[in-house]
Amino acid sequence: MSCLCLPMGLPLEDIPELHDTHTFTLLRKGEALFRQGMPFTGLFLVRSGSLKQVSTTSTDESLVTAYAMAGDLVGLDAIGQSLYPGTAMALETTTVSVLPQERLSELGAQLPALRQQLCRNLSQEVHNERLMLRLLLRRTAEARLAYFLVAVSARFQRRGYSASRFRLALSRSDIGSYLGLTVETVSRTLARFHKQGLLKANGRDFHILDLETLSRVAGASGRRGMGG
Amino acid sequence: MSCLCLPMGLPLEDIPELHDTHTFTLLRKGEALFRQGMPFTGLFLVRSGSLKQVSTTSTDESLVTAYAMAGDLVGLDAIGQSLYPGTAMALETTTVSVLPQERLSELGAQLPALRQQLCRNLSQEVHNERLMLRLLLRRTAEARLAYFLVAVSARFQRRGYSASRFRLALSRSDIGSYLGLTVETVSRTLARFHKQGLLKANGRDFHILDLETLSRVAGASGRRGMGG
DNA sequence: CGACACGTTGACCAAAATCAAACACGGTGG
DNA sequence: CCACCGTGTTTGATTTTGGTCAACGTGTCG
Repeated sequence: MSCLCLPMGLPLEDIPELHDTHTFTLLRKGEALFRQGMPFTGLFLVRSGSLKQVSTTSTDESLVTAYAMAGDLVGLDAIGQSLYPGTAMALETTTVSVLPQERLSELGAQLPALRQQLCRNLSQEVHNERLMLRLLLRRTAEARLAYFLVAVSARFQRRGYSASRFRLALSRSDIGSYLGLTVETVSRTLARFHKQGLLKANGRDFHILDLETLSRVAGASGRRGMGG
Repeated sequence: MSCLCLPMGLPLEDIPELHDTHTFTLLRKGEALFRQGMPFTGLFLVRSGSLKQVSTTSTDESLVTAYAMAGDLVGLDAIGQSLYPGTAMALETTTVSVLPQERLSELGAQLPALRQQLCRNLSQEVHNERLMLRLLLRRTAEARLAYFLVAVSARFQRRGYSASRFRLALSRSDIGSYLGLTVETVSRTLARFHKQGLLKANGRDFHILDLETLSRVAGASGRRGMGG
């Protein structure tokens, strides 16, 4: 269920570049790491802060398609077309390390394990996205938001932060865009969760009070499921 | 917009196995090519007929997560966990060629181009699924179904069949499951399209009359979009 | 023929989008 | 310091969509 995040588990610790603090790039809030349509130049590892990836469709809709926090890899979905499929924008002051394309090829040649692992991560990602989004497709707003919060909480935990208290740099409308809901619905649903004692949310600071129940809400289908 | 299909463009024509008609496997309607949870043994190329992939979630919901027709590759999403993440079931009499895992590794070692292409396809797929499903998430039932039909039509065309007349082996409830809609909504929406002169659908035979308008309906957001 | 899966249609209702308005907050400039 | 603005957030009233329940066709297979 590690769904809302970019893949992990790559043996990145073996790559010296990523630890060279000289190659860090600093982004201020609102600055773009890359823009939609730019040719693929490499992957990025988020060191601190967070980014959102926004894709604009042919019909001029902007969708938040990914949220990357410290430890996440950004740019994997650019490999396919050799173009970045969205714009990665810093949600706060953010640092990233760069893993240029040519270096990636070199490493791939040297370390078959890396190559293989990258492929696995991609395959895994295909499956996760398919299943999760198809699940969201038939979930109520309540379940979608609960699911999202539980996933984010788990992600913070895996990174060594508190699972119950965290700052989520996404705005309400970013969350709405990510989950396919309007701002108003996000706001109202959070208020409902608050009233039920499941969490406290003022602004972008979240405090999960009842992860147990929240997980249950996330799992509740609320809509008819079928196929078979 | 080549979204609802498994990736293509792999240099599969270079692989003799796939042309050896002796290795074809025949499946009758309802038979499974592989079942969810089985260890990954290889990929399959659909030769004739069609399959649906059904994934059962932890909460016992069955979701149709993919639809594969002649020419599509099946099993790509199994590489990640080395397990098939769903059950692939024949929707009609279907033949597939097998590309076993060990052979895949051999070929990958021999042909770097194949490896690279596979990786690209996977990356592409990640992006497609993300974008399409997030798009569907904020679409009305009408737009979802229109989008689906347009995509299927394009797929038939690319395979050399008519874009306007085709037989879609999925049942109404399969379509509903795939798009996150109930059977009733699928049925009603098709009826509305019929009344508007956009298509004729009796049973599983479809005749697209106005692809132009249908595409427009598919693109119409119908819901508020945001993020930026 | 009946059993059964699939498909369609109608009446009703709940969920969430829409429209609208007000509120909180941070920054800017007087 | 405060007035002012813009952005983001919340809340309320209303409407639309589509899910739910239920009944009824249609076709196929034994």
